[in-house]
Amino acid sequence: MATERRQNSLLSNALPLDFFQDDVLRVAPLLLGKYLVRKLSNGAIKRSKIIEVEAYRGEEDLACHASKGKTKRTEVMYWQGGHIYVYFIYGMYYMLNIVTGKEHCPQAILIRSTEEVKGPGRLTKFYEIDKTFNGKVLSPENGLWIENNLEKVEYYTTPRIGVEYAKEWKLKPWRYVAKNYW
DNA sequence: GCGTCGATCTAC
DNA sequence: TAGATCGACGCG
Repeated sequence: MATERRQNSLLSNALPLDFFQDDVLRVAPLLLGKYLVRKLSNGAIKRSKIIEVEAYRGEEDLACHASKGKTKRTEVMYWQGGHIYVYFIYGMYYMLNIVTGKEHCPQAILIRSTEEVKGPGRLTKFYEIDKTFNGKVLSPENGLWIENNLEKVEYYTTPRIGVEYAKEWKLKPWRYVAKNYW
């Protein structure tokens, strides 16, 4: 099983889970330009460069769901980096996040856009990602992973979108946007 | 149990 | 700029 996973990872060039087990502010910009890959149950593969992400960091960050502490919904954020955190919002959209950091340190990266699809709600719809991915790890056998890309990507930062309620935390420049893809 | 509101998107 | 639409959360 572990061998099979390693082989799959090599074949697919998937990023290993320990890539995500570092501070979210270091990992988030590194995801820009890398490939989000989704293998559907019918075998079809969708693969596109990530061009926009946001970092959510710890219980102190009022924009982060973990600011409410560990609950049924936020539990996955406390797991170690490489897990998938998907939640439902506005009664109709799923948001795709990648957990980062070590166990017990709630952090995650919201994947907002790829070259193909702009916007986090439209993204999960396009890649057919829903609640069933919540708590799984990024891997080819789970049908969702991220592939490396050595290309260097230029980016800029801005405050995060849609977190007006987060007091001084709304100003943190934790949205990362790749240049030259818009 | 009930009211509020959200890491969004679309159409008017 | 409002409406869709529902689960998580806080309050009691």
